[in-house]
Amino acid sequence: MGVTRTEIFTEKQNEIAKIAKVIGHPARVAILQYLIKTNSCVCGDLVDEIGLAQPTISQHLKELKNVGVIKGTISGTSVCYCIDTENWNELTSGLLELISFNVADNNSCC
Amino acid sequence: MGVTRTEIFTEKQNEIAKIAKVIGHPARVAILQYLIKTNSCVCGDLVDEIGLAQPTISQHLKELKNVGVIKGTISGTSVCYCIDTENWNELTSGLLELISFNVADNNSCC
DNA sequence: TTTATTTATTGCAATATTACAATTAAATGA
DNA sequence: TCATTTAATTGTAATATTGCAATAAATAAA
Repeated sequence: MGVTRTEIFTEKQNEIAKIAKVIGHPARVAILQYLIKTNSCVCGDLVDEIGLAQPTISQHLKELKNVGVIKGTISGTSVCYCIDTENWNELTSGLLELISFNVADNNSCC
Repeated sequence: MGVTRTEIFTEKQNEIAKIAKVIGHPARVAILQYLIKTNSCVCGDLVDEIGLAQPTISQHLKELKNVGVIKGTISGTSVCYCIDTENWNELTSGLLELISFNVADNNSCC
């Protein structure tokens, strides 16, 4: 008990939940926004940009990387992170479909 | 420690995270999909539809209601739930904007 | 080699989430 | 009124998440 019962849901439902979950923390939203805004790779300045300790940022980056939404390449002593544009569309498509449904088509009867 | 430091993020970042977080569980994805699919109000059959116990479903419904994404009206001994179409667009706009950014505009340098 | 620099990992404490049994609450029908 | 139905609440156990100090690892520069 206490653990999400993924086995009773469809693969698609689990995938949507997975991407939504990783976006479901303001630090990770901030990281994604920053990576998109700078439109290029960012190394350690995420720690300065966001006001969290370096290990905490590192942990959030790891989660984003595990889902596949960002990637990082080592460049000297620093690591260069950026949006994984190859995966982005496929990862977000299910969530996009869910939230962009046309509310006008819905007769909310209550 | 252990608690999300919402105060260091912008209101928008917290809002995006909040809606993403509530979608970040397959049971709540399933509930939303079912409410959208049936295109009308749903009462207690969510417990049958999804394979979780009644208190668990009730708890997930409460979280969705707290965020404002669904609403419920009492109808006899049962409760009629549906998507809150008035709130939907505003609640999801930030998340929609974030995930629908054009990857072609991004020069992922790593 | 030694010293910075930068990031990852480990370990831990505090808190949050998930799930369900048991119970309560509220409304309907007999 | 009393039983039935349906959903919410309470309490609890298991697990996950968040955050950071301390440390380790890896590379670059002196």
